[in-house]
Amino acid sequence: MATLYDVCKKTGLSTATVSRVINGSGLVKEATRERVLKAMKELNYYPSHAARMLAGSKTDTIGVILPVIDNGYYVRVLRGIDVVSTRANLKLLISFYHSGSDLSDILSSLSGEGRADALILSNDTPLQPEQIRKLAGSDIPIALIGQKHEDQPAMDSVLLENFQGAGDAVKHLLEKGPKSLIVITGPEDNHDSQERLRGVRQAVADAACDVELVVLHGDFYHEGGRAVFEEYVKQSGAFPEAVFAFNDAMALGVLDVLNEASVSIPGDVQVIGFDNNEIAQYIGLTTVRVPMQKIGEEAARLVAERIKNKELPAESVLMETALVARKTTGNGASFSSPKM
Amino acid sequence: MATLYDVCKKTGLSTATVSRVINGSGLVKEATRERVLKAMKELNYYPSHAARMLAGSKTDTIGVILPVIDNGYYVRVLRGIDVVSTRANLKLLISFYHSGSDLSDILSSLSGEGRADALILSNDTPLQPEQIRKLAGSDIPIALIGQKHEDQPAMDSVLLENFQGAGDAVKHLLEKGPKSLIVITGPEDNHDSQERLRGVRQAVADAACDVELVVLHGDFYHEGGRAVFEEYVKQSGAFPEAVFAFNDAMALGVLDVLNEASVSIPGDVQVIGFDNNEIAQYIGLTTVRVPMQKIGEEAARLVAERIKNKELPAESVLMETALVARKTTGNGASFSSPKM
DNA sequence: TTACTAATTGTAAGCGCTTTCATAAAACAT
DNA sequence: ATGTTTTATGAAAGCGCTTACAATTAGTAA
Repeated sequence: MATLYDVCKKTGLSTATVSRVINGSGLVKEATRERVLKAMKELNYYPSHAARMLAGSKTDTIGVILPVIDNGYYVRVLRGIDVVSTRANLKLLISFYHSGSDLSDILSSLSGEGRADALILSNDTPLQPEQIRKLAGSDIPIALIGQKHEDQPAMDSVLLENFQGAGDAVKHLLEKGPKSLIVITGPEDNHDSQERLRGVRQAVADAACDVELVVLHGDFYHEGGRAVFEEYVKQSGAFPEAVFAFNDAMALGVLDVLNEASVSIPGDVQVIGFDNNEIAQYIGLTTVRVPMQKIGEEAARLVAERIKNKELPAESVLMETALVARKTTGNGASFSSPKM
Repeated sequence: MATLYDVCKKTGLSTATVSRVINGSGLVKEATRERVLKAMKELNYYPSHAARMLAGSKTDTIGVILPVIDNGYYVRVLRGIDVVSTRANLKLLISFYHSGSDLSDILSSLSGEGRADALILSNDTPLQPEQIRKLAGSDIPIALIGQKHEDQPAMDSVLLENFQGAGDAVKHLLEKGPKSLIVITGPEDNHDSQERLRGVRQAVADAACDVELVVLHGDFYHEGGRAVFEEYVKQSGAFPEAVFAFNDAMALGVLDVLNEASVSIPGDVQVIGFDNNEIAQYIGLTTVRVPMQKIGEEAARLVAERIKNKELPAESVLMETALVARKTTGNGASFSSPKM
């Protein structure tokens, strides 16, 4: 491997000058610059990332922590992060987190060992107070996705208009004047889920009608949604007239149950999900669209900016949601189950 | 940030000894080891990754290049890579590649700048001969997924049993004795697609029946599959009796056309895809299962092993596929379109 | 006790860059 | 022509580790 010294030798210049052209820090005569560039190409020289990191104390990489969830959601978020960070010449160091793994480990190798200049923590990567304290010490910019963090240290965050989106969904459902409305939430500690529930309650209150609102606790998984809904139906002995699952996966579980019982959708029961994932689009599930890629882009933008200027005040970006009315609430052609 | 020197000062030991306990290279008295560990904890010390990289010339990270495709496929592959690399204490530096981006750039920053100890190149990241030459120079282990590379430098590869899988699909289709069979391929230069086509031809020949085989050229995308099939139907003025699309996305496109024409599936037309993606599972599309996570695991295993021992001969792993018979070929409940 | 081997620990030379400060050359003004 | 800026380059000190190799200490057999 050619080193900077080889380039110096070849050009007869000092390390300082060669370093300057590598970093494009101006202050170099154009002719010299070209001479160096030529030598670099001829030697097939690439600056050692390790050395630059050590000497320059910056890594040009941003650490991303994603939950281990195989659906398309986080790929899209990741893609958004990628778009913006590629543009900013930042590489992505990615770690997956699941409840069995140790977030502290991940955090210390990313920030403690100085592998990254900034961090993006996605939903479902629960920060413990102690970890936050450590992170604060390392003072590396952090952007949170779908999580809030009000105390010090200041962290940027990208949030969803959950309240609004859930409210829209409920309003849409109530248009047909159902007697009963079931919502299936995500995990209790999930911020998105909490906000959606607030939105639901508010919308129901605002509607000033007398729907019966039942809150079922789900887990954001297909099977979980199915199970909790099935259980409810068994207990109550009847189907509700409207169901709002806090994500599409669970809504799909609800549809399973409904289809197996040959209930007409949306004739007897309306169903709405949240996310607008691939299957929802495919089968015509009414849902609330979440701008996944944009979320990633915003998160990357936030940290990229903060890397340049750490003094910026923490920013919180709210991403818009939008109701997508489809067949399961009577829009478009009628729904017919893909599973029989 | 505490440095190794701080730990030395605190313990009164030399950098060599402290370094030894950090690296667990034995040769340190147990009491000393504990003393150092304690000091590290108290100082909240983490070894600088940059310094270790520079001094030790290893990065403990593996570079992964994935195509920009938002479906669940590559997340699963990535997940597999993650599982194995986490176990081997390797971090993942991920780059996305799409036809507009410059692979050379990605490769040089990953291998040329020495950011990674090894590389995993996924499908659809077409290596040009010149790039390969450069990579050879850097002699960093490389594993290819879904690509073959026979010449020097030796590269590991993880391949699919495309031939077998496609053959199985065709055999399954021919059981009902269709008069005509249409296959919709992927891009012409795609290795998987080429192999699947070989498998198809072989299976048709083996069957020794007189199906008419028509090969349509697709692109692995839903819309592309739909378009090419629609065009064919228009031209020929009739529906074939069996369709084998080389991935699920295109098969879904075919189903769209069929459903819009209210053709009975599988009564009039049987359809098979390839991949076994989420939607295929959901709607009951017969398909060929691809062990995506396992593919990632194997790729990571290969490079992890080669990092330890560069002398190992290049290895080529063949991953098994398996036919999953579902409704679109008459298994399970009859198929009914999710879109009307 | 003495000589010798094994187990620990220390010394110091880098790894390949960035960057501050000093110096030299060129450009300009007087 | 001389002093003053401005511009271009160089010298050298680290950045925080790893790792030969040297030195010391402990352990053992004679």
